[in-house]
Amino acid sequence: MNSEQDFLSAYDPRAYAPVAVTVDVVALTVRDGELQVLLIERGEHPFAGRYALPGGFVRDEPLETAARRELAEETELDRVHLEQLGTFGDPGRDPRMRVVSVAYLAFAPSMPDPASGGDAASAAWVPVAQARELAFDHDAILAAGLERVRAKLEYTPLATAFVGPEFTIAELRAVYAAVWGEDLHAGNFHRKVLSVPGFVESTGTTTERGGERGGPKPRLYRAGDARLLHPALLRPAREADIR
Amino acid sequence: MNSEQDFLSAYDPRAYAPVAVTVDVVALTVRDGELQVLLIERGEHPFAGRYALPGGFVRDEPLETAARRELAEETELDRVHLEQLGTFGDPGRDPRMRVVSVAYLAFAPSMPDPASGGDAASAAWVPVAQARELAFDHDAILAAGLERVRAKLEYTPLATAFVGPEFTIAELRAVYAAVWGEDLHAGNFHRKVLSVPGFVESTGTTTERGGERGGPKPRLYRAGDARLLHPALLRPAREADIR
DNA sequence: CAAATAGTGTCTGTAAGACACTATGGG
DNA sequence: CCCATAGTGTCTTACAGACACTATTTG
Repeated sequence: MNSEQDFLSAYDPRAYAPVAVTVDVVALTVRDGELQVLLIERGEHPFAGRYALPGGFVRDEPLETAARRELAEETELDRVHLEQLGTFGDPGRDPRMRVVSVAYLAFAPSMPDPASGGDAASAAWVPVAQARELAFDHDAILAAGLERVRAKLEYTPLATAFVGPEFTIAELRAVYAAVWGEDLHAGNFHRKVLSVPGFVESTGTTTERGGERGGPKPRLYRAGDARLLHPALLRPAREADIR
Repeated sequence: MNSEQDFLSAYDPRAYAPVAVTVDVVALTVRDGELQVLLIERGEHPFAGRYALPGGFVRDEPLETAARRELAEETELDRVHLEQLGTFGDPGRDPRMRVVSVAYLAFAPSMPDPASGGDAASAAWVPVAQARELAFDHDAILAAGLERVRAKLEYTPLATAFVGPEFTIAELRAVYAAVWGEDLHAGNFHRKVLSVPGFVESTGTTTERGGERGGPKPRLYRAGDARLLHPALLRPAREADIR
């Protein structure tokens, strides 16, 4: 077996330039009808006082484990859906040294505010519309996450990751409306969701009470076993997206 | 400004464990009606004699630049479509040390065989069906690339990256057939492609000759300005993919 | 001429969206 | 009683796929 030294020198000595590998997490939730992202206020330079995505160094562990660990450090989020988003490694994205960051995307049901104490003193859920001028290149990472989640709602049952284990069709519709930023026709949405095989399955029960402003008690559903929605729930095409 | 030392020690000393960052490239093309991938035969341990994806260390450059450089080292491929595929960094994926590899996906028109000489002595286009038991975790990386390209043909004009600057509808159909592994109905495909706004635009010309076994001279088209296909060219849903 | 392909016409089933309507329950 | 909401019915339009057919070119 070759030594590390042999390995590196056999290829390219410049590979010795130190590179740090980190994970950053774009954790999204829908609260108060808004899409929100989990941010940390930085206490130290660089970018002191600015908001940033939660993240940190990768240890001797798989990348996804590192992302899950960083997320757990800031919230009680557990068993959330987590997927790799992309890797950001431009030289200069961190002014101190070369840092290659693997970004992960997390989806969580509405949660209470992060415990304001301990490590996570400065963690907060922030509406994505207000999450601007983040530290490092986190604006770009967040933008990539938003693009991804908007697209995935179309052809996967991902929206169910934003609601509790039992939910109403209206709650599901609120997720779509918040993520896509546009209202959906209630009646057509209802029929569409129920017509896609495996998207949701009925629990046979209803909520205890109707809506706050009246109306019948809606039925409750669970996530079904579909991994892909077929046919998909396509949002209306915008000319600007296509060209 | 903090020193590098401060930066690292302020977070986690274990981050000092050396990590190498590499890029690997899944370069795909359609030749002889088959989807093929560019592979390198390894001369050294580990995995000596096995095929591997082309790749190498990231220098002081953006990640995509590194991928483009590695690709250029093995072929004359230039100006090809390149996109990030995913990052693979499980401990143990390289037996020598921790290596985090950012995988890129490249699409190229049919090309002559890689120059058999110089650095690229052992580079070859291999039909994806025969690309098995690759070095490291490259089977998984290739599988991710295939999944991605199959999906992207549906809703993007990516197929035009596999053909020359001018092409016939039949050539485009051959790309879909090779990537999806199933034949498409010629008549319906023809009408569908022409009906999607911005997918292809007519050159007003035809080929010099008809097909080898007869038939009219087909018209030639260029790639249009669409970034997304709307409506998409969906392949028939398979139950196994959905559940 | 025979065979294969390019390109078009037509029909059918499915799905999306617009609109309308009934029933239910909270304030 | 008023009103918002849950859920369903219906109609129109768009599109995918099956099938048929004509025109064109090569061997």
